[in-house]
Amino acid sequence: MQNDREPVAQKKLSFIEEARRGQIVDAAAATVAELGYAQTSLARIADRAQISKGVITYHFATKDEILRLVVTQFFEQGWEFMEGRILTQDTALGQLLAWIGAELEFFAAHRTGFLAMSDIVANHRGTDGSHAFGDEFAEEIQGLTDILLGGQQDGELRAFDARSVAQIILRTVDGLLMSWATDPTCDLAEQTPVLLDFIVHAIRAESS
Amino acid sequence: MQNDREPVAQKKLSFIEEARRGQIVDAAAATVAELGYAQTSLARIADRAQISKGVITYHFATKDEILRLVVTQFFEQGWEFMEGRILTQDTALGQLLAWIGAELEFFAAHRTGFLAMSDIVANHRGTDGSHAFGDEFAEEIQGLTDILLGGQQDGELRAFDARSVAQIILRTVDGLLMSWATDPTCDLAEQTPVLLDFIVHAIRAESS
Amino acid sequence: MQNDREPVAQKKLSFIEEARRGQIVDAAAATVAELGYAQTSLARIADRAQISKGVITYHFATKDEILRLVVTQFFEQGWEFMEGRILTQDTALGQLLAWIGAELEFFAAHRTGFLAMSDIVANHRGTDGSHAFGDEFAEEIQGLTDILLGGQQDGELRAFDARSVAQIILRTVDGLLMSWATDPTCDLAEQTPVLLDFIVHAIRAESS
Amino acid sequence: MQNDREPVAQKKLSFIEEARRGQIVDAAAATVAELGYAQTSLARIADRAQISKGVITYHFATKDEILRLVVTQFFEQGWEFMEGRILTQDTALGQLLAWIGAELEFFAAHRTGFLAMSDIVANHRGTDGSHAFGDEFAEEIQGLTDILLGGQQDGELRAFDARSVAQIILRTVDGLLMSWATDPTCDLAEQTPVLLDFIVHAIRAESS
DNA sequence: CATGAATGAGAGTTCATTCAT
DNA sequence: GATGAATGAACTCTCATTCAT
Repeated sequence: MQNDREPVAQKKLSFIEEARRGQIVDAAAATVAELGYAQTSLARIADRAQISKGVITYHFATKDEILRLVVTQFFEQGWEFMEGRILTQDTALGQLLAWIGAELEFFAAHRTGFLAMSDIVANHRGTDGSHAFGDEFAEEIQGLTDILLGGQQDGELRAFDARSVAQIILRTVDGLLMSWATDPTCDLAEQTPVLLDFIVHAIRAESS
Repeated sequence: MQNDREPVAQKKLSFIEEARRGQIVDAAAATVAELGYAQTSLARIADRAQISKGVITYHFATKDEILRLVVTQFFEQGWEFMEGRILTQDTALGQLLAWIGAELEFFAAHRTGFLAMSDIVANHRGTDGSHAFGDEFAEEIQGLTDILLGGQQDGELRAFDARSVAQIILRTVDGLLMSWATDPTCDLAEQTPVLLDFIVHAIRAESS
Repeated sequence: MQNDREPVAQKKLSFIEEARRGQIVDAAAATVAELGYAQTSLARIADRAQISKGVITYHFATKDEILRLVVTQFFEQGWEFMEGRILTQDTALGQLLAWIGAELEFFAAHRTGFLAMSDIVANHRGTDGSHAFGDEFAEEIQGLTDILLGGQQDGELRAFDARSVAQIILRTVDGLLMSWATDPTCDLAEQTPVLLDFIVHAIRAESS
Repeated sequence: MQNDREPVAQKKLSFIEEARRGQIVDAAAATVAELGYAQTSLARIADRAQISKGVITYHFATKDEILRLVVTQFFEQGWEFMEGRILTQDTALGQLLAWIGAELEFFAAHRTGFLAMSDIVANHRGTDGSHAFGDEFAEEIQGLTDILLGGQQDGELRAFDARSVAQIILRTVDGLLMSWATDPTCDLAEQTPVLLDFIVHAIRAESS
């Protein structure tokens, strides 16, 4: 009856178009994860997707567009998952641990995406040579900093430079994930509580 | 007539040969640091060293050999510097802080080398696609683990999985250096005590 | 049921078919005029016509067919316009000036078509590499030659090789149009009398 | 004795380097002349020169550089030849006829170069879509304009807009060469005096 | 009628490596 | 020791054309 009932598609991409784009983005992520950024060519992506090279350039204007999508889609999915977890907590420490736990859980469940995202963020550059994803983590750092500041005001956390500590914490999480993704002997389930314990001791108020 | 019959040193490389190799390795490091691993070609290394591309392939069999030297030479120099500092300390905490302090100091003094080393370690792969420098940090982790274990036996440090914590600590140091090397607004002198304070709170025995 | 049994006109193309073909040919002409022959692709023609690339290949078998139509349609329209003007004159000099005047007037009123036609004629080639429009001007040259020969017989024009001079005159007209179409500082209204004066002095009988 | 006797080479290109560059530029000119600008690829140039495609990109940075050299070298050689001829004449009409005669003679002796130069000038564009050789003829027009102005002051030539007529004359010459180069039935030796006669009648003072 | 999808050839260019001098 | 020269593979991207729907 209502002809405008479903305004879903924001850019009028057909179903098959979306499917192909998804397939190509996935193949790109898998290629980067396995072979590395520098070895990821359109030809290898096409090989992995078992399509011709021309299909890729038909659906995407440039290689850059594909790699950006690998990163941004992964970030969006990850943050959507994490946000829900974090908001269930009331205390700063609770939110922090929920944050880290959710991040570890999500990335652990998407090893390929994590490896690809990390590699692209670290290596992708614009034509001028500048890093293409310089500010991608800025938002994350700010969010964590706010949580830490709240915990300090509540007396839950001891005194420290919140922004710097937020960066340190994010690095430890990222580093652990990298070890796990790279080193097959690394047991994430075993390492996670060690990391959480490490962080809790580092930041909570001494009297508690 | 006679002087080229004499046995040439124990190393088979002449002085000029060594000088050239050093010049090329330095130029390679500078190129990787500035332009990134994927943009580092022999042509660009030659440009920076102001030599012809042929000189490079005369002194090195492959590009791989050059990049490996950038990494291993930097590691050797760095460890030599750090080892001296660490051995002056008696306590575990003292050795740990000396370790981190020395690492930060050395890398801060060799920004180009650090950036190049990091980029190559993260990106360089064998022809089979596997990481070329997978075990480069294993030795470091073991050394730090030993220090932590000692500290726990002495009661100086609280109970935790030493190996995992060693890895975490090394990651925070590496992450801080990366931030400093990449982000011009990052003040290393300001961040260092924050990091040390963070680590100390995380690991020392509670009663102390 | 019945109306599609009737024989469809003498031309096998429906109204909508013709409209589409005209739209595409116009878009092709505009594209060639603006971007040049070598930069004219089916994709860019489709862009300009705001249709999908598939529409073009549905209505035309090949790109060649479109470009040929740009040229031949423009020639036909131009000659139709010029012929009427020329036939109103009685003297050779009158017909010549009417010819040139009409050509300048028509092409000046169809700058895009002129540019496209010129570019395609100059560049379009068959698969063997030979010019596709070699003989397109032959008819024109013959017509002008006949006029000049008439003028010589009437004593209106001096002695010269009529065919060669016809070619020379046509080249000057074409050249002037090219200057005007290419160079925004070229004022056609100002240049036209200069050219006509030049030609008249070059060919009329000396005693006149 | 004098070590700086021959300051010939302005850009220290070796003999073999110059030879290769010349060979490639010649092959490029021949390819453009035969197949046309749009069909001229590095692969076809390499084919004609019987070298690998890589040789071309070793000696030239871009295709653009090669095509520019085809044009500028041809212009330089041509003007060098023509200048000598023109300067032997004293009168304006003499210089004009020497100019045209020399131009026809030189280009007639270098048919391939002429075709290539014309095609490249007409078609080559910068990345912004603008013609790459817009001002290449400006110098020529100015030189001829000066000669015509001199002739008018001496009373040798009648009154007309010198600059416009200079353009017209150059167009007739270029047009004749194009006809000759394109049409195998065109006899340049036969057409040249017709053109010169045409021009002389068009511009000389009536009383003469 | 119309089009989105796909394709393979070919474009210019960069590259690590080999080789003769 | 050193280097200019050459090579062929691989790169991203554009293209005219074909085809199923």
